[in-house]
Amino acid sequence: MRRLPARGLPTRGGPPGDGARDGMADYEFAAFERRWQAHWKEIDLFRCDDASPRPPAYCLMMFPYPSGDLHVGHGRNYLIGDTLVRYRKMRGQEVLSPMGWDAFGLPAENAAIKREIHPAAWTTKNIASMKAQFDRWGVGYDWSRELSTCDPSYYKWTQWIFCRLFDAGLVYRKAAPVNWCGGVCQTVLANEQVVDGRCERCGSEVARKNLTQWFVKITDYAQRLLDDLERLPRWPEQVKNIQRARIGRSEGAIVRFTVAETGAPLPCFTTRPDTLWGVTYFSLAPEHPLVDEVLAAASPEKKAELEAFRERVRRQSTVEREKTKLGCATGWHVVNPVNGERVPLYLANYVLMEYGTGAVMAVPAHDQRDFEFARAHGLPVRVVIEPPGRALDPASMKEAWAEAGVMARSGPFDGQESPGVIGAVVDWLAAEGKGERSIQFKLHDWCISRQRYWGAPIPIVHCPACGPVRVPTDQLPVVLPELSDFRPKGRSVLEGVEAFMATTCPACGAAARRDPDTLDTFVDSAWYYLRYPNPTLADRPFDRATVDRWLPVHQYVGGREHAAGHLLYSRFITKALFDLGELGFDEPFDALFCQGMIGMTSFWSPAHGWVSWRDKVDRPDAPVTWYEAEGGRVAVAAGAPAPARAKRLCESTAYHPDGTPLLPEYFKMSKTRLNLVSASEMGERWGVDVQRLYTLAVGPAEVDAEWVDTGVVGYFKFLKRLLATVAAAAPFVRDVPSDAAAGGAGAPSREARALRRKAHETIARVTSGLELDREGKFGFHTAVAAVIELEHAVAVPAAAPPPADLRALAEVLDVLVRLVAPLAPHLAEELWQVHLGRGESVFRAAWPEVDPAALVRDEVEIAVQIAGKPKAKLMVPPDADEAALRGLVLELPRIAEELAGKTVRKFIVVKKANVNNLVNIVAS
RNA sequence: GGGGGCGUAGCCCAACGGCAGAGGCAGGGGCCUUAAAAGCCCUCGAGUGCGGGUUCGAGUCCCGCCGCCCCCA
Repeated sequence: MRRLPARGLPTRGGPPGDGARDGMADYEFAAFERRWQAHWKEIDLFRCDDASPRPPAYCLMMFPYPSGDLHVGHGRNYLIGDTLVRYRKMRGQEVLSPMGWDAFGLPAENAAIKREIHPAAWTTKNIASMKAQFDRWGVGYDWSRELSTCDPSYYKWTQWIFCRLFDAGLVYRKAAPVNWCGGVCQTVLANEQVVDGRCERCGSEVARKNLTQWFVKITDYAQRLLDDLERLPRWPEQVKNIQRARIGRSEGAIVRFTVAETGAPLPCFTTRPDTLWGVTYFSLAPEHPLVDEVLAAASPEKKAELEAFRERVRRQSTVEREKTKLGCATGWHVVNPVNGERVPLYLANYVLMEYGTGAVMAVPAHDQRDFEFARAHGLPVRVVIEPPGRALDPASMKEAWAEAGVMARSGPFDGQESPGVIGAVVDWLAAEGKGERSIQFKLHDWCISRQRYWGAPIPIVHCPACGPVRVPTDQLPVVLPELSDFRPKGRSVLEGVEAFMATTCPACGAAARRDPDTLDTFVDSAWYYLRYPNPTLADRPFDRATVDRWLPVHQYVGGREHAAGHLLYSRFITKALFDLGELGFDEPFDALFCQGMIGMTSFWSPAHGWVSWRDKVDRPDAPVTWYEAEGGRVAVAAGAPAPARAKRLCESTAYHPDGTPLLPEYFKMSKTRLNLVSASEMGERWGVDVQRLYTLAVGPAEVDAEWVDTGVVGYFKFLKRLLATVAAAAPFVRDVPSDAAAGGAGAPSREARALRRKAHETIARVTSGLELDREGKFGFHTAVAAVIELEHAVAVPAAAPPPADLRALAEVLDVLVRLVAPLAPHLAEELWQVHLGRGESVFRAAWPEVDPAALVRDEVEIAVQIAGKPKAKLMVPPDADEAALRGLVLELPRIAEELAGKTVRKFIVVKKANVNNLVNIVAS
């Protein structure tokens, strides 16, 4: 194959000498990237026409929280989305590609408190800078549909949705605990703001405080949310599993235990009623209300012990609670209804009040956690499920037997097969009045009250006479009042705004108070995709006919971290609105793709802390080995002895400019670790097409990837070469019809046919990379490799080739540029319009189609194996039959030699796409 | 505690159960020296973490280990 000669390229109409420089066409990305971005804006390329007869394609990328600066890690979401948008346009679809802002939320309020900027001003500023960043990335949106959740014209309809749910009986109030920082913050904290039981900001101890809050009955939809996952084949299995786990359906029975000391009922949920006869103790969550009764009756010593235990558990995080197995005997007992036995009652840290009834029957023989707890506390183990073919000895058992077996010591059920018998046990419990069938979900109702300022006010008025009354639709939105001091002073921020709080009851007209809370921002984002198709509608949140035409979203792209939150709430809201007759579909997103995160190596040393990758220097001549030793992390020269009792971490050649070795560690990009690569520094240095290409090529899009700062250079070289190749070849083909059909006239050379075949193979590869495959994956990285490969195959002719070859070249260049277009749109547009001289945007050109005739080969190379080991290669006709192959293969000297004296037992011919690919011979 | 993923060349990664190599980085050689550190061409390079199994054939499927990573409460 050739390579472009460095100079002296022939160009049309000019002397080889001076024209050469024109032919080389410098890769001046800074100039043409801006130029094409302006052009796309000018021709309104991404404007979506509702009236278009083209088939609709709704491509949606999760809208961001406007936090300010974007780094290349954020880029993955938007660049993948934009690639798909441009591809679908070229496929002839009318693409809806909107963008907006999830603009309510804590960071804006925190900025307001810290820097005395109004949250709205802070948000507006960030939106402007992020929008500019999107423009610089060249990602295309229909900005006429832009929305912002903090805009009253949007949150009016968020409040409307609250009202619809309220009217439908899906909203209710109850007291629920919140994390309360009683220190300087004087406010409610989100779970993620609580670190080790302390306020992340001021370090004060966090208390639990009960507040009356609004809840949405998502649990009414638990079963449907679970069942309908089956109807989402184009969702990642992993995300569906996360949702299944979050919904947490379990089938079993509620069993009516009683407290021995008082006779009070103590119902308990279990999924294993077949093990009821093996219960040897009983556990309660330390928060269980019964514990107060126990305390009241306890001796002073016991009381002190129990209170100390409660306090200890209270300080534990949920993670710690589930990992450690702490318990404390209460001295009380519980009566097992199936056999009347009294078993001791314990408090156990791993029993959580939020799940089931906060009370757990314990069967050490058949539950591993109960087993470990029983061994630790010297409690009896009683086997009631015998494993097949052997007997368990409670005294010597090393672990619980949780598998199938035969019931024993279980009264009426002795000899029955478990788990098949569980249904019968439940029926028996019900008939005996000792329990009943029950299905429990881990999913809780959705608490939507937030005691914060920067959110949509909850449209409720509290009237002394009428109680909570929802605000009539014609009085929406309830506008968030202006405020100058955002510091929390006890409860909800809005409670201090008298002009906001004082109102009249919509029902009776009496003086009343507004609800001081704002809506969880997940409510804002649970319906935004319904607004984009009709963003300016003034009298309704959306028009049913319009959304029914555009939704479900054809392709949703976003991060996996939203699997359990946003995606579940959105599915719920869609179903609720469907039930209320507002929508004609009950799942919002037909296909979902979750891109992996981008991380980067961070550098650290004991002396400097985190050091930016920009400041590190590499010294391959002086490698060090890092150890985790008792005194901390240390580096020693490679080969030198390791410190005592140290764990080897890694080897490294990274140094601080002052000569200190640096420890490399991979993390997702974050400010504190100084491992960010800002999108703008990337764009300025390499151009955004390079960033786009690298982001797409860095690895499978659904897998986390590492950003290697030296890795981009290869894609820069490729784009530069592509420009040079197309610019040099274009003059030959400018006026040549690129019509594939015309390629039949005349006889293209062997090389031209091979090139054409390569081009059509590449069409197939790139196309399949830009479509979701059976496993729900895209192949952007292999698509990039394929176009690089095609560029390698294009030889720039030294002189005008014969017409048939010229037509082939014209077609291949045309195909190459179209295939590159969704991946590196700016350069592709430059090549298409300037170098190939096309009059209109490449994104208004059609995606190339594979010509099956171009793929045909005269002969193919097959591999010849003996017993699966490759032995020889052979050129054969692509469709040769087995008899013909057998003749050819067995004549090969190498094969004849190997098979000498042996009998061929099997002759296996493997075809790939109906073309001979390999033969495997088994002989003995 | 539960769930998920990944181990292929010095590195990032390809490979419908069918010849381990598409692409990029780095290394080596050469060209160019009005692209020296973002130029061009060529090239070297692993038998797929370990141990079993299924198969005519296993990087791929199954079982058991080892190592790394992520997510959830």
